Amino acid sequence: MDFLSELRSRLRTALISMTDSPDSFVEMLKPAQDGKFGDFQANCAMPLAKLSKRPPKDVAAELLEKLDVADLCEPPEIAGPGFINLKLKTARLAEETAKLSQDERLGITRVATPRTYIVDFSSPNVAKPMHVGHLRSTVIGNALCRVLRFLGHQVLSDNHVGDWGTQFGMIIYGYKHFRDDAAYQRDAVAELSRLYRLVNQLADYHDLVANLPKLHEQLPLKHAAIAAARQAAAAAPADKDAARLLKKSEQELIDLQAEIAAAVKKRVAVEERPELKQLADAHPKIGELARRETAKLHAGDQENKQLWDEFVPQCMAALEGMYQRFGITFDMALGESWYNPMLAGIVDELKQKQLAVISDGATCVFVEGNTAPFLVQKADGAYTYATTDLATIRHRVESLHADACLYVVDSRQSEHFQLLFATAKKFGYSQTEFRHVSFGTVLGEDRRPYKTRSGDTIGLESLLDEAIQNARKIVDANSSHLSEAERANVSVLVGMGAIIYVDLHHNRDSDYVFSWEKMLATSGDTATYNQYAYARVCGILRKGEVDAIALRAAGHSILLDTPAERALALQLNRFANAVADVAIDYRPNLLTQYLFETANCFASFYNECPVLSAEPAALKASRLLLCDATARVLKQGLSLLGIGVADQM
RNA sequence: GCGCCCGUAGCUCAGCUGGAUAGAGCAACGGAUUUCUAAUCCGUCGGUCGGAGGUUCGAAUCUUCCCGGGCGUACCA
Repeated sequence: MDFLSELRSRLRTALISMTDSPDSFVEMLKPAQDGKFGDFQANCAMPLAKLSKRPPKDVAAELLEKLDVADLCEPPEIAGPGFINLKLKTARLAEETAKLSQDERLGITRVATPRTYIVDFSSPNVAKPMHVGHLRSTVIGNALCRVLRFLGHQVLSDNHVGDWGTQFGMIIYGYKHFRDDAAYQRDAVAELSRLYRLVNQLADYHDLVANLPKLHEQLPLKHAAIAAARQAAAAAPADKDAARLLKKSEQELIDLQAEIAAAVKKRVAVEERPELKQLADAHPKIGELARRETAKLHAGDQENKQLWDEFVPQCMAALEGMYQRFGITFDMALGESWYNPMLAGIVDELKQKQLAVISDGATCVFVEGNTAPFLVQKADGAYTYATTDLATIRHRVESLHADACLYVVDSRQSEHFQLLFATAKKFGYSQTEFRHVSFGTVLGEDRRPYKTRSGDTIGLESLLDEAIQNARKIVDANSSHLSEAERANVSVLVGMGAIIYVDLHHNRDSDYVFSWEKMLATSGDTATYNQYAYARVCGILRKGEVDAIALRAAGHSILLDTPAERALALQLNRFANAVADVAIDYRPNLLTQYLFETANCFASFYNECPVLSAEPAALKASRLLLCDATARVLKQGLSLLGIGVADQM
């Protein structure tokens, strides 16, 4: 039973005669933060007392008179300034745990009013190989889909792939000029990706060669600015603005020098390789020409469209392989290209409704409170992702009847989504919940964000491979009792689990530092710890030759005489609440936290409470039931995160 | 310049619709195995919650300012 929800509901009833708005007070009933305060604590007497200007303890006492929890709890206690401490009756907890152990859904009821969710996640550029930066969206989006679905909502996952952008011009240009046919035959996607990088590098090269002199010209200006600022600061030592200006000028110089250094490095990278330099010299206008290929594609050029038709399915198939490794299937993958036919109509309509205006030749929607425009059509007539995203919203609302659209996208795009949602609202889509489920950046060990185009990002494929290889070493060291095939299987589960779990266990808002050490750790708060706990439960059931179905059906009682058993039982009953919490603000880390605590409760139980040798038979049966329920909670919970388990490891 | 986000233990992070002595993991140190997997458990050490003021009975949480960092900011997506 979800005791927290039940107690809150009882509290609400008690509060009705004491306040008009019980909601916020009901929320103040929480799991106790310390075991000595009982199992739950209600903190609402103090703020209520403030409103009525009465002593908090009097309010708490009045609340207790009205609070009917006698069937659930020991007599509540008032402590400190007016905290109400609740402790469940162990007999009732045992009863509810027995019920839980027989419930197929482990106490998680389906929501009364299911909504239709569109979850937009992963969304890579099909022309480029996926890298670490794609991990979070993929993993968080998948977890949210699974959780929402399990709660009974209708969920449509959508991979909004980038299949229509400027990168295709680069690939087409590269294909026309630089392709290696043999390589293309062997592995088309790898060759396309090489071509993309090559064209990008050459275009960059010409840009920076053109730009470097300008950067150098700025150097003396920056020096002069610093000198001036230094003088001003010296003249007025107390002037904070002057000091700040000096600091800023110095920083600008450092930034400029870094920019120059980076540019020089890139230039050298091309010039020190004669074959690259030769290509660069032979294609001086490569950037512009690549853009022109994109424009031709968009304009319906036959040759380019044909190439695009040839490339995209191969790219999608390659992505598919990646998603299989994560166990992800999308309900749809409607990329940018799919919305292309609707873009002109969107812009027309925006103009008709007088939402969009022409500014500097571009068609823009201006949203109050934002200086940046929402740019739906460029001066050259091309549409932007703003336009595509509006078309996407139209489809999701009008054809898919979405109640909520979640965008699992990097927090750096928050401004875009703010504008998008505001524009959608103006457009008339005001009944739908739009939510940017944003997440922080994956940082390098130097605490600098990974730069997409710096060239040395870690490919996702190799990341997964390395995690699995590493897991294999650990499995080999620990699991001589497993067969070769079993070890291979466990290595995949452990390696993939490690990566997924590390990502999900962070609050999604935070940036986090990518480190191999953490990615591959198997102790502490990790997927492996949870998987291992699961395997240990399975070990007990296996060794005891327990038929789980029969065990559940037998109707044994649960006995909770030791602290470890009681704590585990209480924890198992919290499962429903933990899963529901994930859906409130789309935070999977709440579930990893819950699962770790559960596995931890089990490990303590495992240490202190023998199962198979327990006497009498009723105690053994009770402990077996606890084991079985724990295993199912762990397996189900991990599965909601996209992480698998093995019976033995 | 403007906007958004962040600063919590040596490290990586929870906690942030205000609530009792601020929690984990890692690292360090010390214990636990005749018993179901030690990929484990138990314990110890470790914090002016960036700084200062304000609101409050009560602030890591709300507010103002300051310091430090990240990101975004009109034709890339």
